[in-house]
Amino acid sequence: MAPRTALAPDPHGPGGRLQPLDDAGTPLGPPERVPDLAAAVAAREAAGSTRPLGPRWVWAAAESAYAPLLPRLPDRLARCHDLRLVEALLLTREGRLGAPRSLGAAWSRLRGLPVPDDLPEPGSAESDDGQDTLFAPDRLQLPPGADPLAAVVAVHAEQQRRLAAIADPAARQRFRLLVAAESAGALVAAEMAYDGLPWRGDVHDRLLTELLGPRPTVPGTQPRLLAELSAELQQALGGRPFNPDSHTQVLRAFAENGIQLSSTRSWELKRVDHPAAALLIRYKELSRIHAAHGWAWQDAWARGGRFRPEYVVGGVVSGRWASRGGGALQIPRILRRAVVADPGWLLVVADAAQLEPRVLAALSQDAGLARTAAGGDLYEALAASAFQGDRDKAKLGLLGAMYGQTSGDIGPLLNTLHHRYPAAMGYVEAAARTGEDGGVVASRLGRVCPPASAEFLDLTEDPGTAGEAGGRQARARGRFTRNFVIQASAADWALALLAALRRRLSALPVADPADRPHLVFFQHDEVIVHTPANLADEVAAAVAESADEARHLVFGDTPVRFPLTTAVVDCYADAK
DNA sequence: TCCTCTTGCGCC
DNA sequence: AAAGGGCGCAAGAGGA
Repeated sequence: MAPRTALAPDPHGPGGRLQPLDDAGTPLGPPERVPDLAAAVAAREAAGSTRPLGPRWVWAAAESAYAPLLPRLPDRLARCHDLRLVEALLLTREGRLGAPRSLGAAWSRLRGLPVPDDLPEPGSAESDDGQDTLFAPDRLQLPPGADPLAAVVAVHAEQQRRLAAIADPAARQRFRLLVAAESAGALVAAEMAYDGLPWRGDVHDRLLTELLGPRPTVPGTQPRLLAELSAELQQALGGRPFNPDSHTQVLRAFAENGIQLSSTRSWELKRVDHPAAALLIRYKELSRIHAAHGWAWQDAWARGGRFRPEYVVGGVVSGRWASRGGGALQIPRILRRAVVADPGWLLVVADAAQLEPRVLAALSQDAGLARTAAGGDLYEALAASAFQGDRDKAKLGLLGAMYGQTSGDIGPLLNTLHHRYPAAMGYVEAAARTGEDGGVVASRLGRVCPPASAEFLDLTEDPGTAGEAGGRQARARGRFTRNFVIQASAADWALALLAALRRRLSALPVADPADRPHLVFFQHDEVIVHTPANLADEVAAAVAESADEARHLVFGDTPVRFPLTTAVVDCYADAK
């Protein structure tokens, strides 16, 4: 069987075309038209059961090629090569961040034709009724008359050529791993959007009613408790009406009571000795829940027992995912109460403990820091070895070093770290210097950070006129690159974990694919698997094995461990 | 009225 | 003295 198969759905209808490829992307046979693409794909995936896996499916983008197939496939596909995501990785590596990465754009570049811009992403407002927009073939941006399958084949071959051209064999191997992991992410994202996160609307509603009062029957009016709090707040500030949602009006109201605030941020309000401050803090907390995750949010995103956000793989330059609509990666902790497994099912919630400092230890190969990262609580170990047991100081210092913090009383902590962990501190300092000088840095697997902006380079080339602003900008870029190497390498690891876990879950023996444990949530360093209760222990083991596999894949032979905190629960809120 | 920017806060 | 990285979202402010 061919190791790869190019796939292009017909613009309309259930059919499509397939073409077998070798690993370099050379066709092994003619294109084949199939009347039922899902059935044909499923048959070829199953035929691969004599081998470890089916073919690696090559397609323009999972959104257009995989998402529409999901409802019609008996089971999930094992592997893919997502041309749009890989194009983005390659372009950034080639110093062309932001260049259009659609199939049409890549194909046009290849042909020396004018390159079309990528279409703007569909707005969140339309995305619940916008299936036609979302899956429309013209999102591929192919010129009229171009053959989509031929374009997939040609762009894939070109990408494989660019991958093979990476000179250093180790770097090439790591980047290929990144390509595979990013593509696996595309599979996971499409599947999670399809399956949704279990969400109990009734629990959510009860929670909102407790916090805010009953759902207003007249749309646009404030819930009772929020309105009362607002009135109380105005009373506390002299009784003159103002809008507590208006930062300007709030500042004025406080000023009229002799309290000068530079902002209405909650940390500033906490220091204000006036009854109105506490009221405002409470009002803002509740008002935020109402506005961001209230009934309107539930109507838009969490109907029918599932929260269905849209995940954007590689949406952050560091390789972290972003989300579009519904704020999938910002679910407030208090709402985790509404995430409840289906009857007979459980949630396996696992998050990587202190991922970023461990990544720093592995990246820098700092022997001392690696020792502190070889066991359970890294900050505890760090505190014991360098901070007289003060865990808070250890944590503050290490985070400050990774973020480039200079303010506060952090100086002595940084000095201690420099003295005790010179390799680790040297690593982040070197990344910061590279950024300040206008250079680029890369993650462990080779995801490259964006180049410095043109204005920045102008400033650095002429330090005489750069002055204060230039120095400020250079330091900001230094903090960015300092953090990038860690955040992006952590994202490498998390993506490898996701790919490994997905493969392990699909290998679990189940009678019916509908009973297969599946990923329902992924947030930077945390995963949730929804699983039949009887498989929960196996899933928990699979997560742990995947974490270790990710460590090996990304960092090779390192003493650093990446332990997971895993909980098997009925409700997300009960995890840790 | 529409659009962009700012503010503030949720998550990692 | 101070300037801790990355996001998405909603509401208000203010200009076109």
